[in-house]
Amino acid sequence: MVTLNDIAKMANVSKSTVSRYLNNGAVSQKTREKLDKIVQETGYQPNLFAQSLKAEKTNMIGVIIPRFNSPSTNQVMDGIDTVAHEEGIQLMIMNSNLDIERTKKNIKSLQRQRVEAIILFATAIDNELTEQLKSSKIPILLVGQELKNSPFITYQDYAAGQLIAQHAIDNGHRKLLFVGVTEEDYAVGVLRKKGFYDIAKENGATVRFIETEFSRKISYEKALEFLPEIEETYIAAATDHIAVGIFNASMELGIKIPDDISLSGFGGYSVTQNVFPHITTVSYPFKKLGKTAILEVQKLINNKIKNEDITHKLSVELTIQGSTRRLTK
Amino acid sequence: MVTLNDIAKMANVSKSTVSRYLNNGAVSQKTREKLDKIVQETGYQPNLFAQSLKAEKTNMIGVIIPRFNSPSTNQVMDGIDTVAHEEGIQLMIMNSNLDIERTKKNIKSLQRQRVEAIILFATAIDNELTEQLKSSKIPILLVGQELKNSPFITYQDYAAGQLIAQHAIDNGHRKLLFVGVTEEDYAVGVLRKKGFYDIAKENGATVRFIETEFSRKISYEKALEFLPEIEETYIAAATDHIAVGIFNASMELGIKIPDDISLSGFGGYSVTQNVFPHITTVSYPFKKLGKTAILEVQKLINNKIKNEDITHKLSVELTIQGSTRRLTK
DNA sequence: TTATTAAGTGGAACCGGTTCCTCTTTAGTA
DNA sequence: TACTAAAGAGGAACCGGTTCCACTTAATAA
Repeated sequence: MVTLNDIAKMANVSKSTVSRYLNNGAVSQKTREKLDKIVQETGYQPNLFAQSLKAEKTNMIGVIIPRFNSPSTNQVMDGIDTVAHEEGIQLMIMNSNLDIERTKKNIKSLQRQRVEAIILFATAIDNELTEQLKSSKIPILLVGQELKNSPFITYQDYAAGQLIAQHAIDNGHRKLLFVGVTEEDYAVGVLRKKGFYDIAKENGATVRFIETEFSRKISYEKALEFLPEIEETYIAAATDHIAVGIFNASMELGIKIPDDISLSGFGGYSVTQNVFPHITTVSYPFKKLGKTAILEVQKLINNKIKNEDITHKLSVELTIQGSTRRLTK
Repeated sequence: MVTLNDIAKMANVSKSTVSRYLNNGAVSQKTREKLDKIVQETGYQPNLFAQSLKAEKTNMIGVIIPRFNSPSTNQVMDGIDTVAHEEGIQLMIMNSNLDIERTKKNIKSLQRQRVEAIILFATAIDNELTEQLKSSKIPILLVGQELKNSPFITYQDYAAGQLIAQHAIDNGHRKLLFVGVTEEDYAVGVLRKKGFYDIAKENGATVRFIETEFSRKISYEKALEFLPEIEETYIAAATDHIAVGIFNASMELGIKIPDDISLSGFGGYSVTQNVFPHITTVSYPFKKLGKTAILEVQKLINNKIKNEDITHKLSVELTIQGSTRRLTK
């Protein structure tokens, strides 16, 4: 690989002249032309490591994603990337694969790479990870989950749960089934459920809970079990993928949606548009979250704002589609 | 940020001793204990840039993806990441956003970062990019497209087109519509179409072509236009997303699939499972492609294999589902 | 013509590590 | 006890850039 030193020797000038040529530009016409030619011919590219080492600045932001094939994450990434590209920031993307130990390793690895901040899509959070977040010298912004004393940006998951419950109530449903996930995931497993439950109870509805997993396939299999004996008239699935799994199972069992049962999800993934009827859901501002995250993280980097001041909860919106209907006694 | 030098001063030893402590280990028990404590307390992490600069090795592979929200790309990424994680390779992921100029910049940027190889998901390829690929000092492996004299890994797109056409023919269809994309995309726009066309012609079928875009929404709108006047009995969409767009439009127009028209896609995305009936498609081995790509690229890095020897075309498989049916006169 | 200033250039130090070489100290062997 | 070998530690060079400083040369003003 050709280096700045090589260029200098070829041109019979000093390193500093070449460096100046590449940057500021206090270089004579003659020297400039000579260097133009050599750089062109050799295809010289400055070593970013050497530059960053000296500059003590990398202009990189690390992003830890939970997995590659999550549609919501990818939309958030789209938002992050849009801003990063505009601002000339380099992203260092790592995959935790939903593994908390791998998440911890990723954080260390990003610190070694001297990224200026980390945007972390966390799912589960344990004590060790909390400790790692607190003691980090570089800002770590949590996304999609909230954590006390840490900067975070998430969605109004509690309100989302309320919205769906209110929708069910408004349509006359009083026997409700909530198909959720583990409480280890605070946003999805706890908040959505709690918002839903609170509104349901206020209105005197009964709520039954079933726990499943995020996977559409597993939810589908689970639904094949519980659907035949269902007594409720409304199913609130904790995510759109779970909703689609349940939808598929009901198609298979000959249960008509929304005639026999109303069904809704959370998220607003495009998949809710691909089934017929489309699935009622709560639309989440994924891309906006991504944009907000990277803008806020820049404030943290520049010390313009304190950690504790970043606690955004982005608002969500009910999207009523054909999978839910008014209960006609 | 605490450096090796800081540690050395705190411990009253030289840099080299600290370095040895961190690596080989020819260090006395006493010194070791002293350093253990200091490193622990300071949370010291070696600067990866400084290490790489000296080592002249980064252990990084660059990946240029076309966009973040492409399901097929994400599955390939999953494959790449799986192997990368096993082998302790760091991925540097960049997004070209389907922009050829941005692709070129990404390549330069990765070269400056001294990645050891690049895996490039290219869509369109122009002369300048071809030139950039040829003159690159580090290996660049093309994925999903083929290019003469460059290493590439792709799918058997021509065979995929043949498979679908044969399926249509076997089911008695003789009036076929192929809904494709621009020929700038060689794999999707040319090969699939050509494979389809060749088999159709061999069997005396008529083929009409319509060009659309990759987007489901645009395909949906286009389908709203052409579906009402359609005379063909079989529609082959060039991707599953396009197929879903057409499917949505036909639902809207009251056209029954497969009763009125048979419809198929290419890809094998999960979305084909979410509509009813499921959509017949050709399943592509996305994850396998990713794994193969990173394994092959390592061979290139180690000079174990020449550029020209990497020309894999992974085999594909017909997945017959409910959206296509035998034509009963 | 002489003094002043600006432009152009080279030398050296530095960023944070690794590694080779040399020197000292300690342990082991005869 | 004297000699040799191995272990432990420090110094310095190096990786590939950037930047400060000092010096030379040419251009401008007095």
